[in-house]
Amino acid sequence: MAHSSDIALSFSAPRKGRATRRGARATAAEPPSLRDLPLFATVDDATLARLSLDAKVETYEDGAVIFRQGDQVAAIVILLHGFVKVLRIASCGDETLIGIRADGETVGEPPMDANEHYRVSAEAIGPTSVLKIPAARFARLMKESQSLCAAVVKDSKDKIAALVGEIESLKAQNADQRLAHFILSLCPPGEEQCRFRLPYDKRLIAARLGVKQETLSRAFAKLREHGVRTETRDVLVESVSRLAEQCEQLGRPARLPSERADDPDREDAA
Amino acid sequence: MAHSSDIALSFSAPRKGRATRRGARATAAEPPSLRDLPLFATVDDATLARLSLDAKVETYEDGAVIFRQGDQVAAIVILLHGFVKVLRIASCGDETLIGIRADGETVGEPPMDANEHYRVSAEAIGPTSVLKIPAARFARLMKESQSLCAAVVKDSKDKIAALVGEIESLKAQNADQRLAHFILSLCPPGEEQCRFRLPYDKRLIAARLGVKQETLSRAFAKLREHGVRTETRDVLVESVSRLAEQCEQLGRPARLPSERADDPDREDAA
DNA sequence: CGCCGACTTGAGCAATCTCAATCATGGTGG
DNA sequence: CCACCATGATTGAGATTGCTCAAGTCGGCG
Repeated sequence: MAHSSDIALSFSAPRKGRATRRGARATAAEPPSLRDLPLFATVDDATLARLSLDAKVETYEDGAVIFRQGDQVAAIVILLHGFVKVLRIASCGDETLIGIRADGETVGEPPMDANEHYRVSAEAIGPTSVLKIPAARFARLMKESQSLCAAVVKDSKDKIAALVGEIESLKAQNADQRLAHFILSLCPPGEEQCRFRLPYDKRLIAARLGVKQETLSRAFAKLREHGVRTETRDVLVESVSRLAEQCEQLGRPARLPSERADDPDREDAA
Repeated sequence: MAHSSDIALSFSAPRKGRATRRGARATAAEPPSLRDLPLFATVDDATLARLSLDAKVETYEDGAVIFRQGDQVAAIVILLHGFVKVLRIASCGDETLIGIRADGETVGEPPMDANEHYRVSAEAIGPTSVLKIPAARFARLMKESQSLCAAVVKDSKDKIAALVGEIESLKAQNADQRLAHFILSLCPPGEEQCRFRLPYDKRLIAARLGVKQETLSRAFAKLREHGVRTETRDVLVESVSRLAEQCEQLGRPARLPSERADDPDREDAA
C-alpha cells in the first residue's frame, strides 16, 4: 500500500511555488526542504542537515494505513500533501476519529526513543505524501539538539491546544454550533462573504464533528437559514460575521425565555 | 452561569492527613524535593538545583483561582497536593471543564518563553498546594538543559494521550460507559473487589464526564445493577473484572436482538 | 431545630441516533 | 446516448439518550 520512494517527490510541498524545484531528492542534502515544514522552521542548520539524511518521502493511496495503533513507532511522520485521518481503535473494534491532519502537520507523536508504540492509527484520505524520519535517529537528534527539542515542545503544545478546543466543543456545543465553527474555520480570513469547497466528504466531516451523517445533513439544513448555502460539496457563506454571531444563538432551545417581549417567534431578521 | 463559588468541600481531601506540612517555605533551598515530582524525575542535578532557586510553594483554598485564561503566563504550576480544575471559558461566559489535575501533575502548559498566555483557567478544588517556578526562568533553563526539555516533551505527550482518551470517550461512549470507566480508573489495580471514596463531589464528576448531575445520578443507579454500590461518596465495586466486561455492554440499546430468544418482556412485538 | 447544599428522583422535552426510503451524481457498459 | 449501478447525501419517522424543570430526600452545621 505504501509506495515508498526515497526520491521523486513529484509534488511534495505544493503550497509554495518552490519545494519540488528540479527533483528535490529525498536522501539528498535537501529533501523537500525540511526548512519549510513548520516543525523544523526553527531548528538549527546542522541538525536539519542530519535529519535530512534519513528523511524519505512516501506516498499513500486513499484509505491506506500509514501506521497502526499498537505498532512500534518506526518513524516520525509529517504530512506533506493531502489529509490524514487519526483514529483510535477500542478493544471492541470501534474506530473513533480523533482528528484530521493537513499539510505540514505531524501525524502521531514525535518519538522520544525507539521503543514506543503508536497510540492511534493513521490512514490516508485520498492520495497523500508524507515525510518520514526513522524514530531512532529522530530521538537521538532530539537529545542532541536543543532547538529540535524545543520545536517538538512547540508542536506538542499546539496539539494540546487543538485537543482542548476539541473537548470544549464536544462538551459545550451542539451539532449545529460545531458545524458553524467548522465552516468558519474554513473561511479565508478577512472576507465577509466567501465560497469554497469542503476539504473532504460529509461522512468524514460528520465523524470529525462527532455526529452521524444524517445529523450533519440536518445541521447543514439549519445553517441554510443563517446564510450558509451548500451544493453537495461547495459552500457559500453569505456573511461570515453574521454566522459567527449566531454561533451562540444556535445553542439555545430555539428561543430564550428572557427578554422575549417583542419577538413572538423570530425566524430571521429579513 | 459562572458559578465559581466556594462549594465548601468541607471534606475535600481527607485521604492524606498532611497538607501544607507546617508552612513549607517557598524560596528555601529544597522545596518539597523537586526530584520527587514526575516532571523532574529525569532532569539533571544542576538544572534541578537552579530550578529550586526560584521555586516556591503556594497554597489555595477551595475555589481559588490559580490562573486565568488569557492572563500572561507567570509561572509553571505543578500540583503538590489536592485537586485542580482546568477549565476553558468561552466568549459567552460558558465554563467547560477540560480536566482535573491531581498530585504531581503540571497545571497548564510549561511555558516556552515569557510571553505566552494561559489558554485555560485553573481553580483549586478544596485546599491545595502548588509549586511555582517563574516562567522566564523555566523557559531559560529549558533552552539550556536537554534533560529538562525532554521532560517537558514527555509531560506533553502524556497530556496528549490523556486528551485523546478523553475525546475518544466523549465521542464513542455514553454516560453509563464513561462513568464505568471512571470508576474503574479509581479502583486500585489487582483487586477484584474494592471500596473507596470518590475523590471529589458528584457535581464535579458529572462535569468531568460531560453530563449533568442528574444524568450522573441515574448512571450510578444503573451501575448498581452491575455490582457498583454507592453511599453518597463511598463506592463499593463488587467485581472489577465484571464491571470491565460490561462496559461495552452498557453501550447497546438495552438488549440486543441476537441470541435473545427467552426475552422476559416482549410486549411491543405486535 | 431548621436551613442549606448536595444528591436523588420523576416527568416532559429536546437533541441525536437508528432505520429506512428516496434522491442525486458519476462512472460503466451496452 | 442512455440504462443501470454504486456511493454519497437528503429526508422522514420513531426510538433513545440526555437535558430541563421541579420536587423531594438526606446529612451536616449554625
